[in-house]
Amino acid sequence: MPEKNELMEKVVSLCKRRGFIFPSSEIYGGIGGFWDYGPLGAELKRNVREAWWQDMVQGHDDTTPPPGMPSPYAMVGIETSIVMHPQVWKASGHYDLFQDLLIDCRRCKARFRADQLAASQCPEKPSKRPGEHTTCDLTPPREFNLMFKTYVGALVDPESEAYLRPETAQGMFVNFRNVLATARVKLPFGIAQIGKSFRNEIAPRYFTYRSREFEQMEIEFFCHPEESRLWYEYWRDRRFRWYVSLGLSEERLRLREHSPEELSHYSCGTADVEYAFPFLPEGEFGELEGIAHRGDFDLRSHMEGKLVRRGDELVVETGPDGKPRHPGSGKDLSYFDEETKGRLIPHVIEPSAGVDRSLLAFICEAYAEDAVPDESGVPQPRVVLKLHPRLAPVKAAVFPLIRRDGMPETALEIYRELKRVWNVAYDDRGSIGRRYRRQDESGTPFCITVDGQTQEDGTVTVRDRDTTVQERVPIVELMAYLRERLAM
RNA sequence: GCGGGUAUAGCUCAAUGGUAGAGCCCUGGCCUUCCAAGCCAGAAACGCGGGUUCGAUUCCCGCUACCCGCUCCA
Repeated sequence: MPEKNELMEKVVSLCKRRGFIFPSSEIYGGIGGFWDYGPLGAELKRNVREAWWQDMVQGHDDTTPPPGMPSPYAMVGIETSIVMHPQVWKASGHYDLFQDLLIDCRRCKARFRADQLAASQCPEKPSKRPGEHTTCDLTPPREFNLMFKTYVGALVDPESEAYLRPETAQGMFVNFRNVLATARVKLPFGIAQIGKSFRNEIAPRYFTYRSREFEQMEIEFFCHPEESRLWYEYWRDRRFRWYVSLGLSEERLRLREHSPEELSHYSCGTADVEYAFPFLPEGEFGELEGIAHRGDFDLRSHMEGKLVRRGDELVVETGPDGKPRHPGSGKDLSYFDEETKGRLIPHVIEPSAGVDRSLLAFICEAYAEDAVPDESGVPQPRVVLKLHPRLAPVKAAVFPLIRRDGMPETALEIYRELKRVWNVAYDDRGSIGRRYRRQDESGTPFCITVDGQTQEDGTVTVRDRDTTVQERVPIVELMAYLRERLAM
């Protein structure tokens, strides 16, 4: 296998060459932090999303919990708008955190909030404030706005300002009552969503890893406060195993609990699922998903208004007039518990995963270089994407060994039959060896070849991507053969 | 956002102050009975904008993108 740095270059090159990922707007020079998915990338990405939706939502059995699940629960999916009422982001706390005026020191590289400059220290001379030490070289206050701003309606004025969502999560919180009222769910239950989010990252970096437009797969799981710790641990462990089940090796994966200092002001427990991406220094990991215990922070925020921590409590932040600085909806988002006949504000466990980051990890993990013996038995190098069959963009390719003697006709019949169920490819160009290699680079798990024997006994060869081993399979059994091995 | 580097074909690279070559890939044809075969033909590039110059892909400046450090990451 190639060395780490080299590996990433090869992965990026393969992504471009085979049509997985392109720079956005490339013919105009590209635009930083945005990427396009090509024909194979779009299929791969759909498969990542669908694997998640299948495993977390559609395939969830709310009547019989498997071992390890604290209790049965319901799971429903929603899809909410990217542009939401601006008050959502004020109550959630995003607005204030994103609107900072910041001052940088060109010398010591420190960064200060403009409104807190008087309370800050110069890192090189802690007895003085930034700018007071002789070597300080401060920039003017500059506005950092990490949320994309837009205008609703054609009229451009401050009244019509809105934002592209920086996370999908708020869509679930603001629809908590709607789901409760319509989906016949009771605690505990989860709301799931997959969708695009946008953050004006200061430094997009590492290929698609830190993009300004990205896609999230998020669950907001609502439960009784006294059960929330149990559910937090359940989701943390389950989400880790999900990545393993789709092929990420446990050696490159890590489940990391945040230290108390690292926790957000509202969180009483957060763990990240992290992957040792090849572009990171040895020993460092990058986040794929965060599983956060958010307590009742979100529902309370949307009831009462933006919350801040005071001691051990979260209280509504007030303005100079004593009223909430950023009021909530004022709607009652509490839950009526039929058993205790009392109302409570559910706690929330939030497994929040990145589609693009997972996809990148799956590709990095799958990239392999090995050797396959040629017709003389001499090992020849090959590049192969050993993607999990559920993720592979193309599930199988069908070839006629040669372009005559009825082989193309038979191969096309098989191709059309399989095409009704899976994304399959047909290829009759070039030597058979080259066609196998092409599919290897695309990550296609199986290649089906019609040869001279097919006419005699109705069998074809099926070649396994990872082992290159072939076996003869009757055409009539192909569908069942693939169904079993594609695990779908 | 700061500092450094890079930018030539889809990919990997080369050459050049007088408008660019190769390998792989790709397309068409011939040939081909299982792991990158061969032959013929073909398509395809100097990131963008200025400046210097008779002439710039080449030298200079700016921009953009990517890479490497730092910073940031609700």
